[in-house]
Amino acid sequence: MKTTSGELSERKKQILKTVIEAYIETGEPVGSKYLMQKAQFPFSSATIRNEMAELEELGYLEQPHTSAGRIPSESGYRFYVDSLVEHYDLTNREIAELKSALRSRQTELDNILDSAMKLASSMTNYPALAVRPHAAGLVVSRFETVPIDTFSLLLVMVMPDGSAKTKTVKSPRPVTREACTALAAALNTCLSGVPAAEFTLPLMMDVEKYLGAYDFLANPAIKRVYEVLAAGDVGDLRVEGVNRLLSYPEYCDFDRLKDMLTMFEDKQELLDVVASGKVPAIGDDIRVLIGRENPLGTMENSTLIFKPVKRGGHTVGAIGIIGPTRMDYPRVIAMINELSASISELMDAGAAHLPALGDGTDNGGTDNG
Amino acid sequence: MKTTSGELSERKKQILKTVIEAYIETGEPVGSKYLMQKAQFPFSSATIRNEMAELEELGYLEQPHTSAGRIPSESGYRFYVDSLVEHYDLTNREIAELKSALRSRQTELDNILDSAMKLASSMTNYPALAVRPHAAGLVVSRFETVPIDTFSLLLVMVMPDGSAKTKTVKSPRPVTREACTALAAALNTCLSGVPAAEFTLPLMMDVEKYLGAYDFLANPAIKRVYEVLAAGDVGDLRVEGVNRLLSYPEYCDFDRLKDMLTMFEDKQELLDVVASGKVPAIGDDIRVLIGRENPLGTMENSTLIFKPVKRGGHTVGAIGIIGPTRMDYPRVIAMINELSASISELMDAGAAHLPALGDGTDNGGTDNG
DNA sequence: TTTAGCACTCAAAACGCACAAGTGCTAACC
DNA sequence: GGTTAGCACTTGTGCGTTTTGAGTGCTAAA
Repeated sequence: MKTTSGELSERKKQILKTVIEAYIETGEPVGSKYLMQKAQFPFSSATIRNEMAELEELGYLEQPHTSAGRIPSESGYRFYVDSLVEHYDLTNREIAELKSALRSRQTELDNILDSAMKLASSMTNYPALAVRPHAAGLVVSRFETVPIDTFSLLLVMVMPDGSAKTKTVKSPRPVTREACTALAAALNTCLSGVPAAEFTLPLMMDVEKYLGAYDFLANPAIKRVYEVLAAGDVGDLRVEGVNRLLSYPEYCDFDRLKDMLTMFEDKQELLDVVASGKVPAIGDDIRVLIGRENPLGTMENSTLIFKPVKRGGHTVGAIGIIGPTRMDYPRVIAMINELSASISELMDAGAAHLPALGDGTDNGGTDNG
Repeated sequence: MKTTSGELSERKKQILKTVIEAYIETGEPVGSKYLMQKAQFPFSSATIRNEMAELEELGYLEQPHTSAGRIPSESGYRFYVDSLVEHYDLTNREIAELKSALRSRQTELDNILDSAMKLASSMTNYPALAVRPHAAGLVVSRFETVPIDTFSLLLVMVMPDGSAKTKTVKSPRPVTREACTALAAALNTCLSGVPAAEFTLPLMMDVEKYLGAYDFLANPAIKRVYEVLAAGDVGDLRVEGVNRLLSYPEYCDFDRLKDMLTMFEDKQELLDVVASGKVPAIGDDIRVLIGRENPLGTMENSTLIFKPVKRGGHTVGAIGIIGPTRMDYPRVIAMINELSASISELMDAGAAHLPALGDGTDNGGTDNG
């Protein structure tokens, strides 16, 4: 934070920081006069002009056209985020608001992520996203069955993290309680701990053999299990607050807006970026992708900030913010940080810590596939 | 379809229809000359002008400004949709595409609706929406419990329609298999068939009493049940293809676009409109809301077309299309109709009818809350 | 090294103007 | 009566010109 990083004089840093923050605030190119007057620099505009010309040569600033002020380049933002940005402290009110909004009746990961996303969007006024990647190699640690009616039963799959997923299995023949029990036993014996990739024909036959007289259940049941495990590769991404983009002049251009909306529609691409794990983190596990640092071409002039959400040390999702490159970095970073932490805390600690919820109603399990 | 409805002469109807269809196609106000030349009307432009002036007086057409052609008014579209629109037959290729896209590995209502929505959006090039209303008065018809670990169990709630929802219940004390069984019995005795509104204190006490030594499970379990039933009021709505709005010049206005995006964000409002059941249907259960017929103010210049999706005679959701008032009504209506029918068919018939899926893997159950 | 001054550049706004499309109306026509 | 031709009128659109103003780079002086 305080290195002499890259031989930039203290004054240049000051000017760069001020230009960036002014531009973030106003969205207008900032000129030498502005810096002198509004930012109270104890130099003449000419001196500042000289400094800015040098900052431009270094690649930190650019000029939209000859007779305009300077705006930060992507490297400028990068330098700012890495070395110049100051820690932003959320106010107590903000933290309180945030926590109380999250706590209200939220018990499932899906719901928490969803509220967190909405909260993030409304508190920053940028679109927010919530990601639930499903790691490949998902396995079921235990199977249970529940009879539903003559021709169907509910297959309960308990995952290693204690969450559960369910699917209805329809049987071609009437299912008895014994059949149900047998199915559970068979699946537990043959398929627990087995990832989707290892579902081979011999395995199926094992299950059928194990089921004996109830082998007619094998095929439908296994297919359902496979669905759950294979669906894991897809993951889920939701976006909230796209309309907020329109508050920013940089998106008041139909091409750019279309690019953005299209990107939001194609969730898979975004998901890949967030879930790939290839983005280097700055402090606190926060990831910042500025402009074309983002592999998605459409992100020029936009920044994506996100942070993984952990549960018991294991990544279970992520929340993030998308906005113009001139985004309020300190605040957004602080917000995402706090949200992610609150979510983890909420899930790890369980409802026991939340007096309003009473005892023991916590749940980390997610029931939807 | 063939009445003299409202004393409109056959020629006026013809002109109105042609104006509307031309406007739908081009998006430009249509003038008398255009009708004479392109639409081959056997009258002079002056005659057509006279007719159009009268149609304007009747409220079916309007003029953006004095020296422009005519565009249809909302009543114009309404009249068109009610009396003038011709049945559109999807091509066999379209139907085939549609069915095959829906069938592929789709077994859950959520997934089917989702695919249908995406399909609808891409085939019509308008944004599409999928709705899953949850009727108030939801009840659980049967409870089952599955132990998960020492301090938690999975509560399975089988709904009257055969679907199931699950929640994890955390217990303050260790739960045995007997405790689980007792809980299921207690809930089945006291809470099956009881809607959320009737969850009163005496009822809770009944459950506790019934549970005897296991009464510590009552509170956490009941809360989870309540969550499921009460969440029912909210429902779920998803939108796909918003970016397609940008293909239409009527949305190339930031205010309008912002209105639209904002409306899409506030899903509750939209949900109310679609789920209220107050929209009168035209043939085939299709609902059409033109412009300000829609209670949401933001829908000026936009039309919402949707159709409930039924399962065994019972409405379980809806799919729809939103677009400019000048939308390709015949095609959209045909598409929504076919989609809705295909979904119902798929769900009612079950996977048995789908050779590709093999036997008995169908499920209408939905496992997410 | 800093500053004042000045000429220069360039985007955006303001203006004026011609053009084209389409109308309403009147008068003639069948 | 219904239909048509002709003409004056209205009005949005496109286009080139001008004006304005912010901001720069450079030079010369402090």
